[in-house]
Amino acid sequence: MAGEVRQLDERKLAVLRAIVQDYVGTEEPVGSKALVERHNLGVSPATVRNDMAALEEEGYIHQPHTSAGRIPTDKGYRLFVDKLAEIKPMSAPERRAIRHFLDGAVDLDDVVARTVRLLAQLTRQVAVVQYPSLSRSTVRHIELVALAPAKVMLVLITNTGRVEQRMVDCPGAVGETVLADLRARINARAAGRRLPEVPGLLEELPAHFEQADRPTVSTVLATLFETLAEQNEERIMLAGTANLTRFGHDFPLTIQPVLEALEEQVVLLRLLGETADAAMTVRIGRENAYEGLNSTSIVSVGYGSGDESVAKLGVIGPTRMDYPGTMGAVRAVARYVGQILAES
Amino acid sequence: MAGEVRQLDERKLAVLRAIVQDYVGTEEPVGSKALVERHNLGVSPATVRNDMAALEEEGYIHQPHTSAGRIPTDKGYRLFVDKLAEIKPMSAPERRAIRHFLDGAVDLDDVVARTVRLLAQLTRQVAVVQYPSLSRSTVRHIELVALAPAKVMLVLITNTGRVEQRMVDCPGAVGETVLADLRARINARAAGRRLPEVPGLLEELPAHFEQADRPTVSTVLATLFETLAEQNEERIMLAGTANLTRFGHDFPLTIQPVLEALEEQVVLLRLLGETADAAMTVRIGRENAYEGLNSTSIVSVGYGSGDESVAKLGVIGPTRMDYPGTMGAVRAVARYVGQILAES
DNA sequence: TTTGGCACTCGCGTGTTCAGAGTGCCAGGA
DNA sequence: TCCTGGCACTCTGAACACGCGAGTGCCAAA
Repeated sequence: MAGEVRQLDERKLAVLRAIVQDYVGTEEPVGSKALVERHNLGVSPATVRNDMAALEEEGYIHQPHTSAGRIPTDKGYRLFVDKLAEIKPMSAPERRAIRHFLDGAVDLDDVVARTVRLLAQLTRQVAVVQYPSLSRSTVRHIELVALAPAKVMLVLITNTGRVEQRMVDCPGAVGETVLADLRARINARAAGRRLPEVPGLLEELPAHFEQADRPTVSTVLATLFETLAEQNEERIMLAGTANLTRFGHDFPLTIQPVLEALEEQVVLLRLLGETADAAMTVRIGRENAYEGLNSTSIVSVGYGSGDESVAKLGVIGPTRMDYPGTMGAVRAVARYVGQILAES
Repeated sequence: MAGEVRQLDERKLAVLRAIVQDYVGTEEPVGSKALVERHNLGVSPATVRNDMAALEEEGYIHQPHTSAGRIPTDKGYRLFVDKLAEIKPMSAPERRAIRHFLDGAVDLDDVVARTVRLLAQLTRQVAVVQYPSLSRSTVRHIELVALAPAKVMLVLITNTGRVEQRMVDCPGAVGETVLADLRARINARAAGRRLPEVPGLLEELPAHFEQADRPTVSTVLATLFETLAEQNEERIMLAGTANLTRFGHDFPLTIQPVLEALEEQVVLLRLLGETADAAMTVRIGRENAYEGLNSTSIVSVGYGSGDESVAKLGVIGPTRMDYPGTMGAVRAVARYVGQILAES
């Protein structure tokens, strides 16, 4: 009557929290007696049992079989993450260690590689880091190099340090002066702009050239636009697969589909893509679209060189994971990577 | 007396061959009776038992426990690979499929990615492909781009399609004419040469420039030499980790160290490094230096764009693997990759 | 040298038992 | 109305016994 229907009272929530914490720690179904012993709930096991029955009724926990303890369901973890847990901040020494480890990086590849390893180590789970995406980056410089009379190399450098190169086969020989002119015009217009904006800014470029050179100019521009648009080519780096061995008891069954999913960059990219940009996203068990990852949870967040995110990173582990700790680590690492990128 | 001591007669070898084949197929210790049933050895089980006893005496096979069948030892597999097995050539349709699959590649990354996936699929094991190493490649082109008054980007393109770029912070502003001159001189001397030769060819370059420009020239050259020498930065691509789940029964114990090893690029690079250049190398179980891979075998071979190898590729699987088939696949894939690289 | 026969060993699957953990329910008490 | 102690019940997992069958080693005969 008063308040919401199906409202769980304080103590029941405390019981759920305790169950999650214990189960994550021990990996074993937790019973009423053990619960009151470890957490001082101030009530007797019998009372806890009643609460547990209610929680089970609501679908937050369940028993693997009669006369076993309870384990949280996906829905239980969800409630835990949303209402019962606080992100656990990293300790000062941990933060220093992160900082120090990432500071040693020399180029973008190295930043990503270090980040992913660090994250895997901190969380003792599988870490995933997406390379800064092209579409959010801005152009630092575009270079054209004549390699052969009718062959031009196109190099695109972004503010995130990413470098893309493409070969362009031109319809005819390309004069050095034309190339220099084209290079200058492109950079004058494109430098500092977001990648997706660039095609619009360069559209009218061919008109500035002699009739004879226009085919070449158009070909080069076409390749450039292609490169700019090529979001598919987004790369991902993985680490910590060995941590999968700590997954569970029913081993090969659980781990195989996970390993398969991890090999499919497409799957991983889609997973990360579902992350909200700024806020941390937690997808628990079956909330996850991909079937093979039904018994895993994914904690992910965007990171960026400035205020806004240019890519995502995250951690994949068993649903039974230490959410507060994992979320803390993910958040901290994302922040520091952002700083590093902004500095470089 | 006649012939070598410890010489095994023909039939014993046939028995060993049969044991290896059966065990690889069934994953179960193979007994004398099953053996004569499946292979028509033309002798009775009792005879086979005698031979088995002899083989065990010599250390080629062993029993997990009394009253179980025999399984080959590392030494047994070694003999099998060296004397008893022939590399199984790929069938014509398989060869066509390989060809077709690799032909679709658009750049070096793509070639390597396709190769590694293909190899994993063909052998149903973990595949490893090393990127063409810099030291064996030749220079196709070296480009210098002024990004800022005192900031130059250096791009190195090799004949294997690999592209390396570095930023160079120069001691002072760099004139465009100086840069063009330097670019021309570098390419005139270095194009087509092996990477390790290049430093020798460019040593006297600073002498051709004005006194004022020499620090800049030297700085650029220093970075170039560094890039040329940076063999450490050799990269590797992996695929097929999910195939590890078919490893064995004592699962987590075996798989964990393997996953750990696979995460260490250094370990993998060293493993591949031990491969003889041209010939196919097979390292079986404990022959392997790295402890975590003691229960795995590695089949590897060099591949190259011309006659000589520029990098290695291979397959990692349980010692109990189909050696003839695996070796056939590895050889075929290496050949076709070589062709693709030569064409591009 | 091969072969059939035979006794022996040992792992594995099955069945049974038993203790312990955990539950649900009920009746009494605050 | 809610909490609590008590009690009967359920079920798992470990321990143990047992028998089957696969496989072996050895020996004597061909």
